[in-house]
Amino acid sequence: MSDTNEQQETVARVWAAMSDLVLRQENRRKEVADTLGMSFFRVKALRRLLVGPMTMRELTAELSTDKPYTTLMVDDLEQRGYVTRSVSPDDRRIKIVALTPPGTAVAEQAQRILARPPRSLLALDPEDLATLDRIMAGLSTPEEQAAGRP
Amino acid sequence: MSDTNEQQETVARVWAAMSDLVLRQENRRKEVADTLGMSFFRVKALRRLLVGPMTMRELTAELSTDKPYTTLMVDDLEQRGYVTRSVSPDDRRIKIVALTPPGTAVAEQAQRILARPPRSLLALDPEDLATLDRIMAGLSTPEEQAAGRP
DNA sequence: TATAATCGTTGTATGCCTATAACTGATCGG
DNA sequence: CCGATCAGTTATAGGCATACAACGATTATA
Repeated sequence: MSDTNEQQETVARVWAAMSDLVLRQENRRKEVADTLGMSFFRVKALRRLLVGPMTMRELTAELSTDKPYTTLMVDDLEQRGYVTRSVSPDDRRIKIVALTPPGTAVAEQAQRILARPPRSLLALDPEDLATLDRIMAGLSTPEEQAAGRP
Repeated sequence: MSDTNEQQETVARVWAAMSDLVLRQENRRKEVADTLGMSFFRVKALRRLLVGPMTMRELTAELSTDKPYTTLMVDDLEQRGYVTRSVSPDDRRIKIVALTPPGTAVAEQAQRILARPPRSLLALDPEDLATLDRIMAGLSTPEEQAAGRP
């Protein structure tokens, strides 16, 4: 029982430290938005499109927004020349949104800025870094652990 | 050289995993805002006040917003009964914002929701967890590392 | 074929935050 | 004591995102 409590405290401490580290980098969002001259939300849309074209509906779900706003945003991104809208050959109700080459470039630039790790991580001891890498890898694919405790 | 590259790749991978884990929990913000019936920004203000009373100016800096909006926000929080505004005894220009008991309760409730770690962390092997705790502790107080590279 | 459901669009209203300028009252420096 | 400065407020305008209602075009269903 005391053991479990200590465990939970440790988890809480680790989680707080991790959240702090990530969220303290939140200025990155502003940097991205300022650099690219558009809201971070639009940048997010472009980044989601990096994995491939998407219907309006899918994009709406991906950004967890509503259909009308997706229309407005894609209008804007289209005017900027970052995406194209085309009618699906299978179903003429559906429109497919795809990145243009400039749109891809912009999305990748955003990714580069956001992927820039904080100084403290770069200064980490190589051995600790390797350990961290191993543990984090397990965390992002938690199939085994999750399977153990349903 | 190849070593350095590998290091950087590892850092990038770790950082990506960490960001993913934290940012995927971003619905927490909405949960907090919905639960407490106010914008996350206001909740943030209350949370900052948990460490102690603050002048309007300090609160403005803490939230990195502007003075007029701080006034509006504190107006709102005051109406809700979560904070009080009082004139500083030392300098009658200055106003001190402080949490009321209900405000403290709300702020603490927000902290509890935000501090809730993701499942994958809870399911982590105890030994790995201890290791993670040690490494993260070093990351959040990076005096030594930062001192090495000014 | 008639009806219902789906996809995207248009329109409107609202909330939250940013940004700027101008003002009041209080304090400080000469 | 007078001008400069500072803290907080008021006022205004605008951008971005959310939410809801309603519509045309297209497809699926009965």
